[in-house]
Amino acid sequence: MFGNVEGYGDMFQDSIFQTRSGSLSSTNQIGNRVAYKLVRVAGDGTLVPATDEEMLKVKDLLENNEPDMPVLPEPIQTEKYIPDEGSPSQFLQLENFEGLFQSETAEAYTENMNSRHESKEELMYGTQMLFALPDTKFQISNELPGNVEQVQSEVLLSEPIIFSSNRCSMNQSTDDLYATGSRNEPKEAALSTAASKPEVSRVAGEICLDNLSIRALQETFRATFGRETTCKDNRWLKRRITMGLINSCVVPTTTLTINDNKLIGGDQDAIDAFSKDTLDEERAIESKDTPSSPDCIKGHLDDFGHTSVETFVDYYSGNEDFDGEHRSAKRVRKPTRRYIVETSETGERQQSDESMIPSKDQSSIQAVSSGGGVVVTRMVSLAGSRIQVPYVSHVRRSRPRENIMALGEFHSKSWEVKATPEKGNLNLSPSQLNNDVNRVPAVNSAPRLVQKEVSDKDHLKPIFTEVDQDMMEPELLDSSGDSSDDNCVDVPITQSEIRRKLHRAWTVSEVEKLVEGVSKYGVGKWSDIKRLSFSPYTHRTSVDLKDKWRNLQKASSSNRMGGGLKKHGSMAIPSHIMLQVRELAQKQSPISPVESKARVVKRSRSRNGFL
DNA sequence: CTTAGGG
DNA sequence: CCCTAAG
Repeated sequence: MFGNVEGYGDMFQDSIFQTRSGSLSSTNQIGNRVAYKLVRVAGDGTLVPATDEEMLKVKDLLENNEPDMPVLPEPIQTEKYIPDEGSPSQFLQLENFEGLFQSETAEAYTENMNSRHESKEELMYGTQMLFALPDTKFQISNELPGNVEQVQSEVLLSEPIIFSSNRCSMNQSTDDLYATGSRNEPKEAALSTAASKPEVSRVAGEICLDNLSIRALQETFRATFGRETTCKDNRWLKRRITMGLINSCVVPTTTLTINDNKLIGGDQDAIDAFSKDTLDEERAIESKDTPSSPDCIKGHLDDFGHTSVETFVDYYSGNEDFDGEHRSAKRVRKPTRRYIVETSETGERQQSDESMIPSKDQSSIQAVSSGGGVVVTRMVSLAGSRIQVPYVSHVRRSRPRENIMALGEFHSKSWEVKATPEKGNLNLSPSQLNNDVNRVPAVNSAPRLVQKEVSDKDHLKPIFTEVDQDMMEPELLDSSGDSSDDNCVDVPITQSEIRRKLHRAWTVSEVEKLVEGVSKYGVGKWSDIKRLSFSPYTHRTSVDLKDKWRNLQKASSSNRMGGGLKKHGSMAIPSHIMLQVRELAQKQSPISPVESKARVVKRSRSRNGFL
């Protein structure tokens, strides 16, 4: 392990940061483990490094002390980066910090990852929180005996955590840390994007990157980050992948720190320098054409032509000393599909967990309490991490559909549950996802349903033709208050709605019609019933009829014996209908009577020699 | 495509 | 409602 570390350390022996780190280490107030980076969230969700002016504004804001600043200052939206939940692997790392922390922060990190947010939530206001993790496995507990005490006494909640050590491995690491703070040398800086939730898959399974070929590594990279890489540097790839998997990387160290919502240790120069760093770094990413590991670094523009944070991470982390080989990198969880269950009018939703494959602009909506108010944010995946950005809808929504309630409910109740942007969803274009409350028919995200609807009701056409056929039947109007919905695709379609047909409660008259149809055409003649009795009801398929009939039967039978086991949500079905149902059901499927009768007949026949 | 039945 | 297997 150390062999590796030292090997990486050698990489930096010649770097200009060596000197820098030397000078820095004299201060002992360096090597901050937590740094903050201010960025602005562009309209499309990309992160733009703050300009000098913005930095100034934020600084002012912070100095004016707005602890509960619920809404972010206008031109400057900030992004907060929250360290990932304590996944085992990460936890391991964090354990190494124990003893260095003696603050809420430390506790939050090492004991209860979940409390982290609250503990230092204020720190995140107006700043982008960057979380630094050691890029190597520091053996602090064993190797940093002397400094711990001192450090502890100095470290306060939000103050930088100090690392100082004479140990070789430690020095290298801190060197790297310092180096990341130096400007004009993007290769040494790293951003940490971390998620607010643990990525489940990390718990189980490990990837042994050692044995992977370059190609395999590239493939893994693609699987991890959702895009290709041309990098041939297997070391870079390994580290990058591992980092992506555990959401850890090192952070540029700057003199900008925040304590109790105030900037400390950061005079204007520092702030300016910081922002300058940021800009320089980004510029470097965009334009620098250096050799070494550059080809995998440069030019990772997102689909909007912006350099995304992911790019930052890619770039910087590529040069971080990162003992990926020994870190148990956990597998990326295979994309899972979200399965929405909507129940009757409430539009209640549930969802399974989501894909961890971080396609670039996966996003989902989430309500987040920020100080006083609740701010709607959406999740954006970056480099295997999840961050929240204020949600701004760029699309003008047309008339809300009934499912809008579901969305509201979602906001209010799914704090933890994240909306899941589709299965793997690598095939979704960012634009689609960005307008996550989109009206896009989502052609490739829900093949089955779309296909079905198209064939069923020719849904795509009615976009242009107004509601037509559906209108004749009066019942239809009241049965589906928004029947036009059915034909009007030009209505906001949330991800969930794409997958699942809108639930439409059966009306009494519908049921009556169904019963009538069954009695007329017989049970099982669903297509006939559909065609002859339900022609106006474009939204009831023969399968629906069948299902409903099944339910009716169930209800009628259980009604008889079980007593009043009626569903609360659904309207009570008139008993005379139930009676009809029962009769019809008995008539068409006289299981016990007919069967027994048939047997009797058989027997008698055989007895009579007919067989 | 239609049915039937499980999910 | 969704999904599939069978005719």
